[in-house]
Amino acid sequence: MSDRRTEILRAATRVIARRGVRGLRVGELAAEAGVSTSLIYYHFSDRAGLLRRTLDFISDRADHYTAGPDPAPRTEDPRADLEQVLLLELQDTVDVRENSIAWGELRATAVFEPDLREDLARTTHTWVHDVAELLARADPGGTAPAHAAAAERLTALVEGLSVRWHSGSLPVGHARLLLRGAIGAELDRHDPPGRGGPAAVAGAGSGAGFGRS
Amino acid sequence: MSDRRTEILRAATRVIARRGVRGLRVGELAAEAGVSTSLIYYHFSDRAGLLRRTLDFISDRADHYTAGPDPAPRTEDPRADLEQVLLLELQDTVDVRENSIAWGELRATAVFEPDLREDLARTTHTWVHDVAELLARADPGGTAPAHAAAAERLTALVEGLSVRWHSGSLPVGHARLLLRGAIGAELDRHDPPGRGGPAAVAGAGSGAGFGRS
DNA sequence: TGCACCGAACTGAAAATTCAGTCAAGCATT
DNA sequence: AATGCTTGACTGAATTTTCAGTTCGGTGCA
Repeated sequence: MSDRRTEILRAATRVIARRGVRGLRVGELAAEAGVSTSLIYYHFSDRAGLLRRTLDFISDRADHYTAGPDPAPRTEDPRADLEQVLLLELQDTVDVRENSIAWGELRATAVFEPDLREDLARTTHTWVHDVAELLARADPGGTAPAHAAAAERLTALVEGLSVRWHSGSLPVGHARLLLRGAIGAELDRHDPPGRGGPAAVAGAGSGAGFGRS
Repeated sequence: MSDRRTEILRAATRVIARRGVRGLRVGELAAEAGVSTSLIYYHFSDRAGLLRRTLDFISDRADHYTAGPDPAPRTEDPRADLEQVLLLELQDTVDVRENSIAWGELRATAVFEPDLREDLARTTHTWVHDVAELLARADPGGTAPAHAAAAERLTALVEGLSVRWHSGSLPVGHARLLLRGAIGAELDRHDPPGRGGPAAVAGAGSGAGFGRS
């Protein structure tokens, strides 16, 4: 909790959100954490190790982030719950922004560092899974694979909107509006015969499968 | 054309796609371009300047990428055109992958470097605009703002799916499937009674006000 | 006594950046 | 048509900067 070590990890997340993974200087991190440089090497093997732990930390935190201490929101209005959970990521508060930027950095970094991919894929998968469950509750008529696909789309969309937001291509408010619209498109869709609806998508399976190399 | 300078920019794009903006070493770039390190400083002020030019270059290239030499595909099947254009970005060929990764890096970098944002936003905007036009052709019944919103969603989704693909959370094939599904959801949506079609999503204010948050 | 920690000086290597100078093409002279 | 002058593209070899990582004497404290 008030562990010095995890305080460093927290500080690292903050620095990454401010400067990016590439921009993290262990000196600056030490200052941010209010700690000596040596302590960082005392607790972590080296910068790479620190980074790895930090990204794990971010990933872990993202897990408990949507889930929270309570198992699930589960009010009487499942659609509202769904919107709640997804829109959570598009809020202009320090905490959310910091978390969201750090998560984006994790993604971006993983493109060039295969070591990170496994954790990332796992966390992504549980997120998708959670959203799929909420979708199932909001749309009991649909099939499980259809929900899985929709969940993958919605979560990927959230990520896409987030980066646009943070890179200044899209105001948060507009992003939220768009996301609502997407939820609407997913839930209110009807499929004309012969088109690639949920059934067509189902063949791919539900997994956010781990990529091939 | 066979300008040495633009050859450096091309090489820089390749290196960025391989190592990331963060991982670009001007020495490695020089080797990749087959020139001396010094030439890079002859043509560009410094590493930052080089990066700036390169990212502009990537941005420019992305413009002409979807648009191509022809004004538009315009076959007799507008929906197929739309799918064509969007799925273009999710192909596992060297060129597309390189371009796509570089574009992702541009986005990710812009989060921490405000200088890049303007160009990025402009390019994004023209892309969205192009897609909106295709949507209008595929769905003549809808309103312009609705098409704009759908275009923003679809393009943001493409970006989201791309990073997942490149970061190993999602195989390309599955990404393509999901994207097709999203196009379906956007085009085949029907709105709850009392609402006036996709137009409801577009307006400012509460927009797609399904449910409250 | 041993653990967690400070802090500041220091090392080493990798990268960025500079610099003095070569090379070739043009171009005006005489 | 030989001469000298200029200029832009280019290089290789320094030089400088930037950091990660180390070391070590020292502090508080359980």
